[in-house]
Amino acid sequence: MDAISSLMLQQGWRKGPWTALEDRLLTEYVQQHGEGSWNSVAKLTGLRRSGKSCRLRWVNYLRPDLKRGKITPDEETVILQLHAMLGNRWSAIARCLPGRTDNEIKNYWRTHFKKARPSRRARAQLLHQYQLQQHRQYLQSLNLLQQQQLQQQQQLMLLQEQEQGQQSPQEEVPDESMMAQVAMMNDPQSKECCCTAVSVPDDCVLPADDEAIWDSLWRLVDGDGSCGEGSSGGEY
DNA sequence: AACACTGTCAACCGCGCATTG
DNA sequence: GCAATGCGCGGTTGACAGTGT
Repeated sequence: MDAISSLMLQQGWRKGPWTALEDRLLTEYVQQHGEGSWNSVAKLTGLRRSGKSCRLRWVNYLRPDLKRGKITPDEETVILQLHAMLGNRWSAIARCLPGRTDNEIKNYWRTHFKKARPSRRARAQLLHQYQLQQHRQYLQSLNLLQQQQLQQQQQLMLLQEQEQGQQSPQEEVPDESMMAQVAMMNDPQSKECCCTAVSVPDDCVLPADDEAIWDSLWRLVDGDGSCGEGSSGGEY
């Protein structure tokens, strides 16, 4: 217990849950004097609570404009977006959500998004799942690309047949986006990026200093909603 | 039924900034 | 310029309810 706390107890400051009577006294005080001057609440009302405690109680519980009840999906979206932009600046986030308090948003975030980081083994398995998913997506896009190329070849052959006998058959102009796709697929580095994942065994273990990598990955995996902590990196 | 575990939320704590004398 | 004071903020704790075993 620190010096201030022991002094408070010596002076008879109350701590812990607020009673209905205390709430009424505080509410009446704010109605008469407005918010602020929290340290004079005790003198003027007889409440044996510190100014800090009074302010907290008013801001987080007694304020008439507070919105009670569950956070709505819309509010959750706003919280996620703002947290991605602002980080743990709960008061700033709360200002964008009328009727919600920083404490409420902070609690909500911790409860719903900041899940405990899984064990190293679990993390390695999640990583493997993610990499497999990436590989699947790569194979799908490769398959699609091959189909598209086949169709183009068929169309080209058809055109050539039709134009047979004419002086100069038109030269095919490849689609730019397809060229880009082909370039990407043919790029050894990009292939490497997707394919190396396959060889990761189920029980693989991450290296000891993977924190930064994991934080980035965690955000990516978070995208499918299956797991994750949102975008608050480096807090563990 | 009893116990352990987990989620939720009100409240407290410590720190830093702004204001005041 | 500086110390004292008030206030706001983010992090943490602890009580309680709900759920699982």
